[in-house]
Amino acid sequence: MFTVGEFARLGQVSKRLLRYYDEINLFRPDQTDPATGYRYYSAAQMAQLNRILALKELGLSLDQIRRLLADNISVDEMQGMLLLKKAEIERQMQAEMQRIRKIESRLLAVHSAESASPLNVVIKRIPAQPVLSTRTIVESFDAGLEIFRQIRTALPDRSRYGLCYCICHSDDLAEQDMDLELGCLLEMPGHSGLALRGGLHLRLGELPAVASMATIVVQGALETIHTGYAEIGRWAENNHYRLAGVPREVSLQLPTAADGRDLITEIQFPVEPLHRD
Amino acid sequence: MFTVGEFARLGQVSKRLLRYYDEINLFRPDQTDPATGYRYYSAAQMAQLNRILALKELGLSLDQIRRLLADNISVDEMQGMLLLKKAEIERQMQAEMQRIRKIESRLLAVHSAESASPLNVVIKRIPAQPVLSTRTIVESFDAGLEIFRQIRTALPDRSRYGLCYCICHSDDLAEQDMDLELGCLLEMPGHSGLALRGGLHLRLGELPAVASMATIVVQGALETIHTGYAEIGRWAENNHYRLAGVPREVSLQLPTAADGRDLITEIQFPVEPLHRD
DNA sequence: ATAAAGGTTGCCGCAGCGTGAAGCTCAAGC
DNA sequence: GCTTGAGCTTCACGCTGCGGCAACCTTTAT
Repeated sequence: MFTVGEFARLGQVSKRLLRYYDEINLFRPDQTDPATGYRYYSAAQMAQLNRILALKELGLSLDQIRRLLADNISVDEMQGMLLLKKAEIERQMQAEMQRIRKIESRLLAVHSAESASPLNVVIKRIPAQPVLSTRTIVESFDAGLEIFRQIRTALPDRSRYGLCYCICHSDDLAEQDMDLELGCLLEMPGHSGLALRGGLHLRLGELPAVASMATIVVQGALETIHTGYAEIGRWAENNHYRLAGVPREVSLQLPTAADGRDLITEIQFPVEPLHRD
Repeated sequence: MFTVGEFARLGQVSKRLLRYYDEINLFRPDQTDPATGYRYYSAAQMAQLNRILALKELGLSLDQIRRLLADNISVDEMQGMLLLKKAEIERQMQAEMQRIRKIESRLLAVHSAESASPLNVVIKRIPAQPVLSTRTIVESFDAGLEIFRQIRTALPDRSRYGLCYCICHSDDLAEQDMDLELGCLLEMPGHSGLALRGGLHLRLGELPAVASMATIVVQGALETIHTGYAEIGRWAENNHYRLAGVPREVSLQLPTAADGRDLITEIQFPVEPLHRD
């Protein structure tokens, strides 16, 4: 028989840990003096302790170990738990690989002067969203902004009408005569169409939900928005995603300056992981 | 300007998180009403928040992110932190690979009926250890046990003299006329040699420290001890270790039965990782 | 005017795995 | 018989990153 101290020395654990394991009912001393509470461990228990330590090394939680030790456990159950744990570690390694990729991608980006104005892609899940919108062909970017202003003027109520958004339905590179869907998000239901001055008509519609949307926030007008798209493209490539759908631009802040310098836009691009498991 | 609730919705984080980040000085609202404490976030801050979220995805702690955002940070420092983090993740992945290997090794072992009497290898760091020992050639295993008993009889003081140990200096497979070093660990210093009955003499010595010792506890006499060695060998192979030194046997419990059935021995085998990094 | 949202601070909890300290009792060697 | 080291119990805390709730205050819409 060994006392806690001796047993702890031999087993290379702390006394505290032995008491703790006793307390949580994981590993109890062979005998406990009922009068003094002294714990006495048998030599044979060293094998048991080592078993616990070995299982802990596998990454099992003390709770799982307790169940494994319950000795009414079958070989199959044991195997099941191990396989489960293995799968879990493998998942975790996948996630870590992702992180490594992201870090590497960022290490590349650090050099390309981006540290001044860092663009950061974040994945979001976007729910379906009722909107009020119109679709029209505009000749320039500024004409689009002008329509945003009209919408805002017609719908000043912030509690009912949310942010303005824009979807470009024409091929992306055309900078003239773009086919745009312009509108604003609806915060509250129960609204129908509305005519704007200038012959445009806002119709009730719904933006579909997107499970995984790569988003980025850019500050500035046309030029910067393009770099935002480029950044999302780079990001997707580096992180093994695929662009999968029609991007949206949500305007967080409409410009006050004429040149749109203080426009703040969130670009949203649906993506999918390349190797889904 | 957005209130916490709006900003939280747009950024897909909880209000609680925004308040928390404010509290820990990581991300503060653009303005705070001094009278009411209301937080107001600007649209431009969404980019900042996204940056924080992106860095969090990399696995950086909020503390590290705060330092990265301190904006007196240079590109080099940024790169340094990222490389550091990457190295850390890689270390972690190494560890997880090890765990996977251990689990796989155990999955193999589960089937070979070991679940009844599981042998569990644990790595320990063993410090240098003063001993009192004798070296002699014995004709059988039992003769060795008999010497243990003599030693114990000569040194009954548990507080000064610790466990008995044995090191086999002859080639391992010889079961007859083994060249054994037999002795007991010294718990307290200040002791010199001692003669035993039977012409043996205990000399003061020291077992060297071993940085990484694979240990296993076996219960039983010669036969079981051999399976213990076999198990350590298997374990080393499965876990990419190499046997590296002279093994010791430390007797946790000397037998009372004649056949040594209740002998409990800890086998200690120095090992080294095969691919050290 | 009033009620419903939505804001604020502050404190507790949790999850996992223990470590540390205070205050008391016990065993053992002289 | 006394000291001393070792055991005992119990309470606390630490780490991270928030979540949740209570109690109270503002703003906004009706």
